[in-house]
Amino acid sequence: MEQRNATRLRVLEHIRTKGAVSRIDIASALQTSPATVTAATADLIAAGLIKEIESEAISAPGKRGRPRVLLQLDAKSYIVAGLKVARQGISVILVDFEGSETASYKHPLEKPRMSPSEFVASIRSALDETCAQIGRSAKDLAGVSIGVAGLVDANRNFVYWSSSITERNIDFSNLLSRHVPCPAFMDNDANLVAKAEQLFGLGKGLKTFLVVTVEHGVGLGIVLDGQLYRGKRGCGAEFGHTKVQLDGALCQCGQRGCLEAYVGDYALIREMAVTGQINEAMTVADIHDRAQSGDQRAASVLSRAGQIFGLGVSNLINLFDPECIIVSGTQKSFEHLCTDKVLARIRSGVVNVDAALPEIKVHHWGDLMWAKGAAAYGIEQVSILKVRELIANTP
Amino acid sequence: MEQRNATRLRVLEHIRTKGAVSRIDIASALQTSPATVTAATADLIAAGLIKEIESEAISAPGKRGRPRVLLQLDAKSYIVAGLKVARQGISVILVDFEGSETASYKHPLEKPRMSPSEFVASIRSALDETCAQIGRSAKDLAGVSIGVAGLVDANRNFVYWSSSITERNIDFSNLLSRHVPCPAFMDNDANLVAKAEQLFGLGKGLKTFLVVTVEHGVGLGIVLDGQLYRGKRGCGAEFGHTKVQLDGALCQCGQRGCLEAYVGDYALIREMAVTGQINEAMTVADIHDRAQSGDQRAASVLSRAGQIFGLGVSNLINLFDPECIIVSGTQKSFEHLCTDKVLARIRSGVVNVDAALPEIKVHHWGDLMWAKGAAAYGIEQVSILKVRELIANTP
DNA sequence: GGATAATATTTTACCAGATAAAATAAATAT
DNA sequence: ATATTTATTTTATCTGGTAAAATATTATCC
Repeated sequence: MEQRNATRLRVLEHIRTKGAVSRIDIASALQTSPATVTAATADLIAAGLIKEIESEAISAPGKRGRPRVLLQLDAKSYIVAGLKVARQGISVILVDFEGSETASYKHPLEKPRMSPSEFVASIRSALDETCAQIGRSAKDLAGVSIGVAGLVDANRNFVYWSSSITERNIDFSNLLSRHVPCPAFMDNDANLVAKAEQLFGLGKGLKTFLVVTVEHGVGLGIVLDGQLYRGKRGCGAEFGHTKVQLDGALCQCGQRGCLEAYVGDYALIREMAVTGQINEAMTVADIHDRAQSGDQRAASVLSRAGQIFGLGVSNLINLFDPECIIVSGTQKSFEHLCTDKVLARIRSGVVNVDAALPEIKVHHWGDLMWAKGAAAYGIEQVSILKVRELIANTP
Repeated sequence: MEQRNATRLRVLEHIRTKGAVSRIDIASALQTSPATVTAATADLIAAGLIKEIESEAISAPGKRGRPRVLLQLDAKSYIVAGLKVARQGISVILVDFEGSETASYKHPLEKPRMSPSEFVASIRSALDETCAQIGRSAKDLAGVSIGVAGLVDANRNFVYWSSSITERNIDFSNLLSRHVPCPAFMDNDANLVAKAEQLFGLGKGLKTFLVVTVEHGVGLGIVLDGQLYRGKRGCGAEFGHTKVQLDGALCQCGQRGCLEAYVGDYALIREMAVTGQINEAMTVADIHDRAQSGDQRAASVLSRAGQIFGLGVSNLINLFDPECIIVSGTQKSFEHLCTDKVLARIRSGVVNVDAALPEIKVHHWGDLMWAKGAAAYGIEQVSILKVRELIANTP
């Protein structure tokens, strides 16, 4: 049964990445027989996960034979919520099964750090508020996925530590099942963005790639052979806290020399503060503006961040040798990390092989990147759930 | 058939890690049925890979029931050669199927860098020489495995670059099959040591661990979920060339700031040279001696290497979150990398989680570490080959 | 010392899941 | 209308694993 499950999911996954594809093409792409695909797609249709495209006669002009029937995700079948908890508030997005947004909402938070029960209560009310927008209730959701900054063991909804939560080592399974009326999943926010790149973004169809997220901190999601790699204790991929300098700059985490302490938003603002030219709420966008209008010090702050970032990325390539590295961020605020000089730094740090460097792709998401990431993970988890149910009910 | 293959190999692998184990125990350990184990072990016995232990009645005293029959590797069934090509010469070891040494030999090399055909010819004569010691010929070997320093794509015996070879990007498949009269495999030397740790060493039974090799350079083998991770192009795990300092010390590879340029043998000797107190052929052991007899400068050279090494290891833990890190070397010449201060540095660089730090194990091998590593890989590849043959011949 | 119980392994009958081959469906070309 | 081509479904098998029954081998109990 586990085997069958996996086959169904593989077919579903392939339909998702291809968008619309015929049974024959699935069979040849997955190196399996048409009979198996017929069986699998029949099940997936029964579960409401996919559907046949109505518009008949897609037969290529001048091509004989029975035309292929295209299959695609059944977008309207399920609604999934993605949440990202940040200090300013909770971003929520509702998406259909294809990942298209149907509603979004920003829930304010009184305090950036909450107890576990406050945390779950906030999630619940953010969820209710958003569902109300489309005249639905949280009960109607097929799943909810929650992204938090910090160290999370996603397999057991266990949070070692998060900047949003006052207590350490909390198992959220019970709290969530009590207070959220649908299946709920948690993970580290960078992992979720990696999931989004894999399902909908620049990682579509790739097997082995890394997603680096840049914003306040620097995060990493590792996808190896199509799977998110999480490490033994569920707390790997802490790229932002790899050390780039012995006893270097002080980081938020309390340690010294972390990459994040040179590249994260707060690090840049801290540097600008040293120059004395800082006002209350300076942002990285402001630093960009200054640099562009000729401020040498601002330019130098950005440039050094880029060099350190490039060093870090070259280390990732040296260790993982991935197909591709995707740099993802919400705004245009990380342009300084994608310059030719940064690329040169990366190149000069990667061990020299006569094979092309892994492609480095840049993805500028909008504000909802993190929430969309959570939604992507939610869609994947719901798929797994539905397939499991389906087979459990097949006698 | 592929599935059956995998089952056979899983059983064989379990027998190897346990040493001697009964069918029942295999079944429960691998979560499979006794019937399957009976079938698998029958096949493995037919292939000469395992055998039943003769000594009957191992029944525990006072325990009723039919006693278990223990199974173990059939040590005498196959001979495998492991080779390590270094600048001083080629180390060869012949092992039985359990990995026990039956002969070893050090083949001198006139020149440290050879053309591909010279390279293969040297391997052949080193092999012949060693086999002669036990009155055998290279034809009698079940497989030969060759380790080289450099960038190797093991899946296709392709060497991007190696310090032992004058040309780049050589596909050795044809050369090897023409000049070596038995199946031959190549890989990066650090990967091979990781294989040895997995099959015979401190990684026995572990799923996810890293092996750091220290000697002239610094190497890394990555084992994830029981498999060697090699990256997309087959050239990942270049730990020695991850950068620990922006525009830092010059490395053999021509780049700056590589970890190896602070930790490798040549880096220490270079540092000592700066102090002016160097003779022709100083070794790391000499530096240790001096440090122990109170030479502050020698102590400081070793201490800095340790700190940089610790920084690198903490980065590995932050990225991979493995079960365990094994530091492997040939001599006692890396004691300075295993001190309490180094451990403290590692600890101070790993992101703080309330879960135990991955265990850090130190493995002092003898001189033949690299060759034994190659042999381990050879044994694994021969196992795969034999199982494949077996099933191909089962009608 | 034979009956009984306990435990390991093998055998047998069967099940699950994938597939080859045949059948069917749906189009174009003649 | 008929033949041809291609896609999908159905059916009969094949593969690999497993539950249950059978068998093997021991200890323990009268």
